[in-house]
Amino acid sequence: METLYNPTGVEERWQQTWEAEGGYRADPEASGEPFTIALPPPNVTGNLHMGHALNASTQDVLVRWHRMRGFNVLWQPGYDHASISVHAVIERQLMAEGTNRFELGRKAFVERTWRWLEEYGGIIMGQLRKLGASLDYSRERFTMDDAYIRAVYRFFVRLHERGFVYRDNRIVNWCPGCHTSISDLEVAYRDVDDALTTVRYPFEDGSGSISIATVRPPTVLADVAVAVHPEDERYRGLVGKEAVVPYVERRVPIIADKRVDPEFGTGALKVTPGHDALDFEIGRDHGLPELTVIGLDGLMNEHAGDLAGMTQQEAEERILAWLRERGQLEQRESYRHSVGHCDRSKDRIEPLITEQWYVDMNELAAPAIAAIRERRVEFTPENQAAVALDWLENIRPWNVSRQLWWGQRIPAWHCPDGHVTIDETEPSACADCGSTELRQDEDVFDTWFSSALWPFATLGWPEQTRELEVYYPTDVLSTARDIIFLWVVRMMMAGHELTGELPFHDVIIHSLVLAPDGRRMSKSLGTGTEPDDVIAQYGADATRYGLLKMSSTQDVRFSIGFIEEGRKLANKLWNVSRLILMNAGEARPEVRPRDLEERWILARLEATREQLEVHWGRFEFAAGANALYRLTFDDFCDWYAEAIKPRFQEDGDTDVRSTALAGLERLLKLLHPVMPHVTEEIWSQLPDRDSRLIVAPWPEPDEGSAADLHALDHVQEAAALFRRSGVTVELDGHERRIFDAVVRPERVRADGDAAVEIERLRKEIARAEGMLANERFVERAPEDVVEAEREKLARYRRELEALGG
RNA sequence: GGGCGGUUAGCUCAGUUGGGAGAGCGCCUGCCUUACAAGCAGGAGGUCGCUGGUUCGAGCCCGGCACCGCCCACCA
Repeated sequence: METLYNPTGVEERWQQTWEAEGGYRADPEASGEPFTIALPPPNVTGNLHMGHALNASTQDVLVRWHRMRGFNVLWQPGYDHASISVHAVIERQLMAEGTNRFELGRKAFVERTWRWLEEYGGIIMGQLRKLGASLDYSRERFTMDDAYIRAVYRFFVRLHERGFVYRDNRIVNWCPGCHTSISDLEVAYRDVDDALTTVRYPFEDGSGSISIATVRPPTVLADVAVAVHPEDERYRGLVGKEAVVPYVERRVPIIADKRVDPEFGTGALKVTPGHDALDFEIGRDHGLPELTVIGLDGLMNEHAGDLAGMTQQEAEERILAWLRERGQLEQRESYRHSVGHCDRSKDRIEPLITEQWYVDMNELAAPAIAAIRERRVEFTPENQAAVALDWLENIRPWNVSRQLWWGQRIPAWHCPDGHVTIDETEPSACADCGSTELRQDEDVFDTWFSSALWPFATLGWPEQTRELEVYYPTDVLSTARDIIFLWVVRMMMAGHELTGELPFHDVIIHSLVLAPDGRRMSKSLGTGTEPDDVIAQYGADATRYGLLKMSSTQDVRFSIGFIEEGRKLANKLWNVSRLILMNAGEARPEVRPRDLEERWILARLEATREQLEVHWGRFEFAAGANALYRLTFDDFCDWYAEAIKPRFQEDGDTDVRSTALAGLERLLKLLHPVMPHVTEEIWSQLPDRDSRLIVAPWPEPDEGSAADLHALDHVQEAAALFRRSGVTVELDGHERRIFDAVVRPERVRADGDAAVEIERLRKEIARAEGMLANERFVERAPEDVVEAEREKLARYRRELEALGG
């Protein structure tokens, strides 16, 4: 007999029904207190990975729970244009075709990108639908929508008006592969095996030489100084002298700077402001020139003399040969060190000096710092707040320009005289000189510049829309730890600056889903598990449940066991509903408890409802899911359903049927935020259904039944004792009936060992007596703890007596 | 170099003001029980990383150590 719950088809049917019937739609004119979550916009090119699925599952619990509680809910979907990621994709294609974006040209490149996205992009919303995520898909937004770009421009102009925007030639992380600068946060450091070369720099006056270690001999050509630590005894007296840079034979000063680490290499540093971030800082502070010998393409440039045009590798060989010939190559040893790589293309970062747009962040950071300190924005887990604060308190200028074509082009126009006009729309003439020969800046914004506006730009800002009025500020932001700096705090800063309000109250930092072997889930490592595959095999409900169970810790290894647990739960629920529905007859859902077991299950449902209010409210998703599992299995199925089953044989007992239907109804409601599909499917089979579970009201508090819990807990313990020892405990009439119904003594082993139980009870009694005899315990422990201990002691004694011990 | 987190059953993980060590999976035993064998009933399995301390009492609080992971940082 096929009696397993099969989610295939069922889930898709409900997803379509809910969306078609408007169950996901947000209406700003609807009643109820607003509850808003902006989904972190996934990359438009991306595929749903396990982290997305986990994050969507937790958010959907909150969203569905609030919807049932009568809130006016908006869960806002959309995509991020992911400037640099998209470039990587399109440029790979072009490379395969034997061309590149520069040959193609900007206009054609952007057009091609749009076409490609129309065909292959934007698949994640479909994947989220399959997960049952109740986003308002009719409100999908894209950071490249015209309206959104207007918001981005408004942001930039506003920052300009506030005097925070400036251009500067600074050293940046240049990715030769992507041909753009990238931010410090997009640089990933990895250990690389290099060679450490010690080079002798002769003094200009012929009085000797100083040796310097470097991993990049080609940058010698751009050296402008030699630096030593001011307190380094070895080099005392050298400061002020001049050294001769090898190969180019340039005279450079020897300077003192305390940023030089005397422990490293020889303790002397070649200062190369054009090709090293630290050297750049030292160079600026000492007023040194900034030479570059490596171009944006990674090759030796025109300043490299006879090495111009060579790869760095070739240049290095030539320089080493030169040094060897003159005896200035002192040592060469293998050396492992950490080197920055582009997060996207994996190319080795080339520190280069280029002109970029910067935003000074100091004034923007202050309100965000205050908000976190004053807990107007709360992080879960709490300790992440300190991480965000630390970054904000040490905030640095934001390089917002990228030398890419896919993105919001910076709204700055240059005239031939070098003036720059910044405006939200293309100006007709230069604001400084009136020239009409204007050329728009070539750069686009950093992807995160537009993402920073997500919670309000999606609602229509800068227009004062009804949506903005009703749904903003949003309530919860749930995301991964790795974009706290890139995104979360920037939304706080942008939101406060532009709207005068913080964009959300709660920030949930969810756990990172690792592969089963503890490594990061990654397609390239072959360690990935696709949510699509899991959903196809186990169903969306089971997947959601499993992910919620995995959401409790900081990092968690993906474990299919949790998903299987979810499948078990869905199946159990399906089967117990069959039991009740098969026996329902003409009964209608109504609470008409006649026996204690019925009052007890109602009490358990109520107790779990209370628990869920706490768990969901505190974002304790794993605990909430677990409470539902216990409720369904232990309480509803193993106890309640088994207890009432015999009464289904009594034809005249409609009360038990009505109450069972009412209990099931309530159980479905509690489970719906976690397992929407199976619960809606069962709900639709209940008699007299005229509305969907998705919009059914969350159960009201039920004060009457809580008192019944206590008596039945006693029955449970009695039954457990009976199972262990085969010995019964004295019960009153009601308790006796439940006990008989549930324990079914005929199937319990009759040879229980009472001696073992007596032994256990004696130990417990001794322990409890010891505690209660301790004056300090009685005085200092909380009263309810002491009282609980007294009750336990009394119960143990009763049980021992019953056993004849 | 700075910061954060982790170490509990064979595996993946819970353990909320310090007070009888838990779940799921796996394993063992017995059951095709008229909702469910993706099930039911029972069972075995843990010096809670190590080590000092505080306490009447420590998985939980404090110190030290070991190993693992993550984040930040200008190591040439």
